[in-house]
Amino acid sequence: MALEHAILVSLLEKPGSGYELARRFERSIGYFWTATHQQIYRVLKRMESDGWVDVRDVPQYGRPDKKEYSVAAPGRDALSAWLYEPTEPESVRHDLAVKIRGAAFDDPAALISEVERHRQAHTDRLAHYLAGETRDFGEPPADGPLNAERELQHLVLRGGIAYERMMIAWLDDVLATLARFDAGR
Amino acid sequence: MALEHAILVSLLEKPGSGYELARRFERSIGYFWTATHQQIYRVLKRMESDGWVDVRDVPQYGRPDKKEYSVAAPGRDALSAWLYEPTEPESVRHDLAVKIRGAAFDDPAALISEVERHRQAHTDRLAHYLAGETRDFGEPPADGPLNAERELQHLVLRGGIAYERMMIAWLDDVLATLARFDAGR
DNA sequence: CGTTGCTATGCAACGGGGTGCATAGCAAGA
DNA sequence: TCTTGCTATGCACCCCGTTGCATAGCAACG
Repeated sequence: MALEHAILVSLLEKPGSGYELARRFERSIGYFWTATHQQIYRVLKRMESDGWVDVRDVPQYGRPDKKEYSVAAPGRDALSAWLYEPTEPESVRHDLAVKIRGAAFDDPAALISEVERHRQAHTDRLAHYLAGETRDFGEPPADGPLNAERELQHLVLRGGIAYERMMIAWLDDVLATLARFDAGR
Repeated sequence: MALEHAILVSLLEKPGSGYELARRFERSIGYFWTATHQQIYRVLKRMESDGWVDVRDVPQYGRPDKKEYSVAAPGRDALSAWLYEPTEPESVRHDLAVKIRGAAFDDPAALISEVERHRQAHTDRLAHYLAGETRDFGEPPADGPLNAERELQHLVLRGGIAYERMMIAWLDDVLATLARFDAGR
């Protein structure tokens, strides 16, 4: 389980409330690690009782007060320990692949619209990533040597971009193949 | 949830026992949908009581008897219905990405060996896929028009190959970036 | 003859993730 | 004023996935 570690990283990048974390998990961090707000609140509570994070009540005007979390020393240590501990490569779950193999026993061409939906979602995400890349990493930082946080965030983003490009290319292959079945009948 | 659908597809490709399914989920289907044998037995039992699959006791000599499952008409219908029903693009879970962003708050260069482990795992899988592609799809089938099952299995395998190639390229990017931090100190 | 190892099936229990629902403050517009 | 909508936190429940354990047949090896 790495949700707690993903939260630690996010809080190190910037302290915030459970609600703010939940919104970060809809963007940024959420591109490679998803979580709902209930999960986050639950885990935050556990992390707090374990001493991994500190809490601070922040009164707000014009909106409800919030609890701002930040990483405590034991949390930093826990993250450190996890960072260099071997993790198994993720297990994949691609329902589209299941559907494609299943389509052999039905009408393959009928899958086309579903595949096109997925292709659209991936082109949207790619556009979103590329816009973010231009915005956040467009010009060199010029703040001296190496800014680790910035460099590594860019590195992860490049991974997302590569992933989306690969998916779009494969989905084009899928569409071309399905079209041959459509024509073949 | 699509485990039941993955099982249906696998049983349509070839009827078999829970044990055989579990081994298929360690290869082939398992490349894009994982499951343990306990999950499979549990779901098979539910699918049987729902009438999705038929069971046949197969006595065996030299080894324990087995129950061979095959897809029944309601199972086929359920698969059909699911195939063309919109599915959300999968939510991603890349702990490596979390680790990389987290490394900004620790020693980035210490991640190198972990990344190399992952790179090795991906090159292994790629080699495995490529060997399977040559073995199973090396020469054209020559059995007339379009063999949907074969074509679509190859299509999915090409997706796996593209994924591994992309990952390896990105991991090279990761290693190059981490090396710059190593040299920078 | 005992151990190891593979085939084959299954139970029990735990924990994480997801869905639905509830509450509450406050702003803005109908 | 009432409703809608956003911020903010939380509970209860269920299902799924994972781990550990158990059983049992049979083969092969030492």
